[in-house]
Amino acid sequence: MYKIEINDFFTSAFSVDCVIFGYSDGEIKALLIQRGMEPYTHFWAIPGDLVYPSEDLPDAAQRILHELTGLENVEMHQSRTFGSPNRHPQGRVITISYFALIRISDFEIKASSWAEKAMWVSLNDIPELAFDHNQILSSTYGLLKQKLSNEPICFEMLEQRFTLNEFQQLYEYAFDQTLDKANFRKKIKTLPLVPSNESQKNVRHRPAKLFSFDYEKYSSAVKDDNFQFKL
Amino acid sequence: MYKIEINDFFTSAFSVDCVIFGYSDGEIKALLIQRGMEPYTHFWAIPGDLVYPSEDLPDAAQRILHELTGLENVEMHQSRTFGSPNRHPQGRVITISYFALIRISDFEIKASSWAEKAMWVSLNDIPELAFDHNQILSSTYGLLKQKLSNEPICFEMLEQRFTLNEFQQLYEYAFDQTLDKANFRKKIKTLPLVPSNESQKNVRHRPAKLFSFDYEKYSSAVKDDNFQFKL
DNA sequence: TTACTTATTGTAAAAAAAACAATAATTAGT
DNA sequence: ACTAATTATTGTTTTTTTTACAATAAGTAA
Repeated sequence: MYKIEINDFFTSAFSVDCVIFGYSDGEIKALLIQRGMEPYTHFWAIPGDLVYPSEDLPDAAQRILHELTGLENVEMHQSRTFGSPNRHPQGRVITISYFALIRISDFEIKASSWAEKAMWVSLNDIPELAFDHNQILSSTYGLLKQKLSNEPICFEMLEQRFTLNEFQQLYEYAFDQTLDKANFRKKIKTLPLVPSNESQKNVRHRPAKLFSFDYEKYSSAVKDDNFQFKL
Repeated sequence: MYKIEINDFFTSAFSVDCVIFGYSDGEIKALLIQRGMEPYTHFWAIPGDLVYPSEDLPDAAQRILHELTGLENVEMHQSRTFGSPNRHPQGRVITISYFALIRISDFEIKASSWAEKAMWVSLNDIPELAFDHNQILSSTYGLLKQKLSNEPICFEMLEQRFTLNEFQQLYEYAFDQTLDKANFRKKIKTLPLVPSNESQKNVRHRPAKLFSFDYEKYSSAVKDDNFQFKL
């Protein structure tokens, strides 16, 4: 009978996978890369890589996302951890998935390091991905939808200034239902949306006013007035 | 300049920590063990240990919980992952926390392996714990509270048959607010609670009827009727 | 049988959500 | 400058849900 020693445990690795969501053309999209490296060469995948042995997880997520896609200063939140013993062909690798929402137009993505390409892909068009990344993506999208109801994170993916219809359409897309425009507007009356003096351009009808979300006012409403976001 | 090799990554370990919640005497409690082993000898801690290199995470959670506390067949759900580089003095150890709710009276706890003691501790009386376990516990309690609102998990910690007041008191405890008894009862009218023909015993007032939660009816209501638990 | 305590049900007021309708504003084209 | 078209925006009524509070019924112990 073989007795396991303490050092036998220290033979594993872990990775982070960064699920980056964005919104454009009425669709929620995820940022994917094409792998230029074994295993799963040329497969599309969520940007992710191994974590250095002395690196903190959020730092690793930042670094890896930057190396593969050029994205910098993206604040990510932890999603779930996937640790099936055979999920990685090269050894025991547990992966911690992180996610973030960004404004697609605010960033320029640029595949680098071992990423051959980097691309926004609509959640409707996700191909077969490397490893268990399809599972990671759909699980994280579930988490995103849950957060959309309880936190004002949609404004991280909407343009900095947006029309109320764009705001509404994002929710209609995520929850796959149409909402009454008048009632939606009543519901969001309590949110700290500040109107700008600009409007939509290049539309052949009455242009909608552009709004932006006041994060400061939101934070103090949460703290002072116990305000709770709910949609 | 040192170039990192693939094998340099495979030098880490991971553990699972099992946060077990229970409810008795009107309080939510967590199952803790006293460590009989380096590091943090004699500190109280969440039951947890290193995962074997080829073991799946949920299996590891089951095994470790059983080894340390004697608890068997407890279905656990993933909570968060904690991976600060220096959280473990003996090397890089990431821990994935799992949690479960159980009926305290259904199980006999029995410290074994390197656990010196095992004990239910009210969340109000948690001492300083080993590692970052205080953080793990409070973060997981946050997750529990969130789930209490959206899933019928409270019945996993209530007695198999319970009074409606006990049910209500659990929520009052968790959310630290008193609820109107009449309105609470109206709210839960839609839940598949089945009355038993027994009542409370040994009370010197009108005894309350005992109910139990019908999981089957709940599942089919979710599937067929799109029912959603909400409290 | 009585006193006591709690379970249980009911009703009315208030608030929130849903449904629907009407008006105002702007642009593009004639 | 006018018209047609389209959408933004606001308003009103109805329905549903939530909240607050009150009344009654039921069981235990003495």
